Amino acid sequence: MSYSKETDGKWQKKWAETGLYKYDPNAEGKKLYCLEMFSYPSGAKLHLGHWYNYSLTDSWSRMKRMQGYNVFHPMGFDSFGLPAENYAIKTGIHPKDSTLKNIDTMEQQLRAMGTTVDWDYEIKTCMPDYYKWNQWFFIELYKKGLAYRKNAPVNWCPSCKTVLANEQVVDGACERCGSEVVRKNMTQWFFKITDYAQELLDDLPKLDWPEKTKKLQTNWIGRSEGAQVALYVEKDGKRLENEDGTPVKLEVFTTRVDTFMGITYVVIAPESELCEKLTTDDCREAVEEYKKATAKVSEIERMSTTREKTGVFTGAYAIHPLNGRKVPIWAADYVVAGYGTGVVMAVPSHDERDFDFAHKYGLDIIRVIQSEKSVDDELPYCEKKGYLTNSGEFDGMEMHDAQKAIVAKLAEMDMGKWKVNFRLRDWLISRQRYWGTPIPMIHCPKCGVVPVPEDQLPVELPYDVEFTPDGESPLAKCESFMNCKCPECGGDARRDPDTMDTFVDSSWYQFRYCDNKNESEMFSREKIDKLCPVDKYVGGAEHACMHLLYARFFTKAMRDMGLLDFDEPFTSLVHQGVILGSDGQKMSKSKGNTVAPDEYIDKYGSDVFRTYLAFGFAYTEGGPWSDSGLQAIVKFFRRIEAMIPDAAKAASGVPADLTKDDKELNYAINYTIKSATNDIERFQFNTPVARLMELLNAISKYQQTEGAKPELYRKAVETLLLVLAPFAPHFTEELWCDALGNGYSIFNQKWPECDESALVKDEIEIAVQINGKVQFKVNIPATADQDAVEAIVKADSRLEGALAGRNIVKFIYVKGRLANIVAK
RNA sequence: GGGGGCGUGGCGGAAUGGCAGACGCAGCAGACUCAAAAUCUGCCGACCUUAAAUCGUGCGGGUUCAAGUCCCGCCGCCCCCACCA
Repeated sequence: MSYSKETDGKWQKKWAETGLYKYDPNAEGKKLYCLEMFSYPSGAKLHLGHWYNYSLTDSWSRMKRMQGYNVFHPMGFDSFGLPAENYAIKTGIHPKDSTLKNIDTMEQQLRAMGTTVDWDYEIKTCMPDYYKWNQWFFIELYKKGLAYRKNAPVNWCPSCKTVLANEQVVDGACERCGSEVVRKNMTQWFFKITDYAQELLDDLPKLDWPEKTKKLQTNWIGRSEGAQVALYVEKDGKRLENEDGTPVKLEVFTTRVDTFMGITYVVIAPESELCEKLTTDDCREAVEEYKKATAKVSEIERMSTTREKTGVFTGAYAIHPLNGRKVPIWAADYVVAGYGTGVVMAVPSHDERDFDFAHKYGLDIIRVIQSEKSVDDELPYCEKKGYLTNSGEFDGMEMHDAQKAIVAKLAEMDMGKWKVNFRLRDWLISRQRYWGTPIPMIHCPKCGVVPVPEDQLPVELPYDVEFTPDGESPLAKCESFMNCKCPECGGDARRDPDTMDTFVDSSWYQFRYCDNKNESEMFSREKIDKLCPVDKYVGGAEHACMHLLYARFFTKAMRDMGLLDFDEPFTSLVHQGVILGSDGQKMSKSKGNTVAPDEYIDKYGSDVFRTYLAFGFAYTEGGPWSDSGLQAIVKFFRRIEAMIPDAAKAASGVPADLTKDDKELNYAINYTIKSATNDIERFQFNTPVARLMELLNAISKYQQTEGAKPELYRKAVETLLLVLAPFAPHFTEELWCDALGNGYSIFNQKWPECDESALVKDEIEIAVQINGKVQFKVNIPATADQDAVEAIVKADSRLEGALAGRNIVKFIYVKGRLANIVAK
């Protein structure tokens, strides 16, 4: 019988019946928690990317199982989210119905893949038994002051009267109706991730994560050291004061406090509340006009330095605390409200953006830094070195000394201090959507914002809701949901109409797997202590800054609440690459370049497909899809099958006396074991398959030699099967158990170990180079030291010709590799 | 705009700073066959009739006995940027 998809079904059934992959917490072996990022059931089926991620991580965990680890390998579905809701709006099929149906299909497909997933630990985030704990944890964060409300902008379509996701905004217009999208402020919930900014940064070095991912997070957190300094404000000719009579301070953050004496204007983000307060009546109309215009521009565009800067004078002035200079306050959209204080001090002489802006609007430019004393550089001069000028008492100081002096002086006046600022912003979690976890908060006219009491959780998401967009959050229109009693005063109150960002679900699911049926706790401390943190986490690199940062934040917050006792959720992380369409473009239905795995599984079986995915790509790189290599795997399998009848004739073993041919095969066996084990360990899957093909070639060659020993032949074939097993579990199980008559199951066998003595060769060939260029090759004893090799090389008749009259200056021998002669 | 990555034969891709192109696909030639398919064997970076030599990892510099690999500067392509998950 040759391998086909029937083989898959046969063994999947047996594995299930015998519970081969059931996780037993008390089993022998070191615990190993292997996790892939769970999938979002938006499409009806698993796509190629899922296969690439799940089948190969499964191969990795199969090797670890065979190596004796007690592997925990669960799977679930990230099943709340926007696409199901959009699909519902389009088709009228309820998100719950479509989602649960998709999950069923995807479970079937995952089973057909033949993974080691233990389905007893499955989770689905859209079910109340899961999202109840989102709500519980939200309230815990609220109690700790880590969840709070504030105003924040949303994308708003004035025609659909609905909030839009970034992806629903195409070129500044609503994707449904084409109306121009504006930004609008709403009161929304935030999680205070910024409280953990420093720790999130500090713990990165100890993680076994790709360096690029750590770099991305480092830049995303964006720590910068500088100073927060203040200016006074003059409006309508008077010093602006607070209600208590103290002067209003305009706070700005700067990393270049040495240029403080060069301020010629101040810029404020137009949408900030302070801008409203500063604007004079004369200028109000112009500022309002400007605010309307900037509301249409996205934040990414605003940050662009090539885009021509625009702005408008607010009518107010800032008063410099050290020299008393009166400088205009402008509103301009190159300042972002969410970063720092939303106000920037402008020093056009030493900042390119300020320089351009000052030039355009005819604002003053005063030089305060010189690269060398008395050298007037061309402006803007933005190098971070030099000496102060035009800065009064600070003139002549080196800029870093000047920074200290200026901050010290401002601190004395209570107008400045050193400050560390982060680019990271708090996590906005409110979504004005239906298909998500309801926010467990009640708004009482008397008591204000009140959390839902724990015994009333979960706040269930109602099924019958009108979710066509018509100006309100879908839940806001559901009266039976919205109306409730205030837990404090018992009076009539309303629920929060928003749902949570689905990233909340995925920030702690890795812990829920360990205790997925717990009804009284989010998870038990005992189970978490035993299984967590996750030892190996595998998923796409696109999550580097969001999911992976949020999950780290949750873990740290949970630790501080005593829910668990470690600092990081994912000890080791791997990103799989992206498989592109055969045209080299990202796969998408609209481009028509998608690859449907199901068709290939029907035709070739799961194992051919899995092994091809391993062999055809560099795992962490991915690349364009091509069918052509699949046939190579079919051929590879066939050649293995052809070896079985002869292998079945003898018992497996390594004979005591080895001939040259025996030694060669034994070398191939052990070299395969050694390199494949190393490569699989580090998630490199293409080279192990290549090594197995080499082993196959070596076995073929050996079979044709005279005096080939049947027991060694069988040993070689069995090694081939064992090392191939993680990639082709059904195929190898069939050959191992049924064709060779070994005991069930191949996955209960020990992973083969390398016999290092088989890798020791008596004689090796090395290259001889002169000045780095290969001249000829010599055979040397493997144990030869540098002196011995030098003697052999110097005695070689070819050396003189290669030297061509040059003298040997130095002789370098790199053990087992080559010799290099430096000659002049 | 900011951030991250990548660039090696016709193609997918190998290569702890140490003989570039493992393994495979495609191609070419041969064996088997009435024939084809399948299978097996050999060849397969460029230049060159062949051999030898030379050149060769996007381009230009540098470090080193030795650079695809490390450093600097370009060019090209791809990904991410907080309401897609």
